[in-house]
Amino acid sequence: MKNFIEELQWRGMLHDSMPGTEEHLLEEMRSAYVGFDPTADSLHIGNLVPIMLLAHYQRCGHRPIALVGGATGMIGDPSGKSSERNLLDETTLRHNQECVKAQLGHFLDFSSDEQNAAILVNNYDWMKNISFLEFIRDVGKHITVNYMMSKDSVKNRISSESSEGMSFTEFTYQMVQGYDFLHLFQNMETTLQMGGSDQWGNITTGTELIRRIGNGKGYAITCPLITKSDGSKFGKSEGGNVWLDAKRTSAYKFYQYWLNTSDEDAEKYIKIFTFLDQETINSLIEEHKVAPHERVLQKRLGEEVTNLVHGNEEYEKAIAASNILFGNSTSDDLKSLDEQTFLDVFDGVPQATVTAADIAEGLDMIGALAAKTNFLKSNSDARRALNENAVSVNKEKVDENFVITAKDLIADKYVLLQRGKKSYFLLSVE
RNA sequence: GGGGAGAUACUCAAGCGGCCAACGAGGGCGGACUGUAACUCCGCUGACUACGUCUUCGCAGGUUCGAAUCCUGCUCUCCCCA
Repeated sequence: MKNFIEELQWRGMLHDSMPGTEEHLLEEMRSAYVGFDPTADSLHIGNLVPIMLLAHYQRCGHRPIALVGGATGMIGDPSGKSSERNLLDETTLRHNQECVKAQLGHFLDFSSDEQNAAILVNNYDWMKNISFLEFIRDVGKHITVNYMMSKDSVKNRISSESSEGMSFTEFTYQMVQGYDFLHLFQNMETTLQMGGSDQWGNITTGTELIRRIGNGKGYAITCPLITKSDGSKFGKSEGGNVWLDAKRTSAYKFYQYWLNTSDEDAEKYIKIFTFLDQETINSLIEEHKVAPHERVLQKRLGEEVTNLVHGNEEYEKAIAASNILFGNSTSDDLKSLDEQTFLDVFDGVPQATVTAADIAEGLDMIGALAAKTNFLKSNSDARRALNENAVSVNKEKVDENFVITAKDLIADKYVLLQRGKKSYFLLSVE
């Protein structure tokens, strides 16, 4: 049995644990669970930390259980929230659960014959049949309101004067989540719950229930909330959340997110989000310090995580796309791409169409940037960009007098426009 | 209820009869540099049929050759006294 706690410690993934947890885990194979909120039909990289907790857990020889919060998702966790949550209906939740399940399969081994194969459960399955009366009689009786009120998640909501208060529903959340732990303890020998450090309060309600009702002992491990060194929120890019689903965040953008992490964060993240061992990571860090501009850390981090989430084929494509967009690729390189690759690379770039006649006549730059396409918000904006020497056609800088004609078409129907280095626009001809 | 201050572009904030599409700062965007970074430097940042024209300074009227600037009314915000 590999020492899970030690593993978490050097990776910087241990925030807090209940006394005795380490010994408990070293004795024999144990089952632990982490809950996931099915609030969307995809997980995002913020969920990656608890996922990695489970994945490392399984690699240490223990049995990970992923709990999809169908029931708890209907209530809404008040932790860290300043206002009442919106509730989702059952159909949406069911759909989301299916999607989340598929994504977790990339990280956890659900199908092996080993004793520690991962298991997926949905708390809706056991919560749905419990009546309100049963619950308050059999479970509620054992926990005092005083105890519940002492939790930070509750205190913060009822004490802050600006808030609208807290509904009974949300107040009950910790009981429902705590009951999950009790249920898993009694039915699946689950003795450990893990989660982000904001979940500590909810988890201890669970261990309390296990002590009082289950006559047993439950353990808890929390991991730190992931931060970014510049203070912005982890897992957000300009486009919003960075999702694990390629339909929401393309593999290319996903890779780019990791590649763009700061040096300081990359050191932290590579420990958390990859399975690389300590020795490998240390030598990578050393290598990075010698030549920071090579960004070996960021590249390796991006490689590992993208491979894990999207697979090797998608990773290779992301690299290819990155080279075209940021490497020294020329107009000729662009024109040599076949249509499918070209579209893959520029997936998600704003597009507009112009007619073949426009091209035949020769399309002026104002028309291409604004008048006919609305890529930029006004003709003035387009003129400004041209004056700033910011506009490129097929990666070559052009001025206001440039006219797009048939010779500029890629794959006979596309023209790649750029304003500055980072904003691309794709013009296609019909 | 009484008294006072104010509302200006994405934000903060000057301007107080013509020289105002409106100082300055922040932000945003672009250029040089660079590691697809940080720092630094430079430029741009109302629109258009663009060396000119048009619409903007809480809203609606008015005075004037001419108003963001003066007058009247309205709406909203803040402060002080009761």
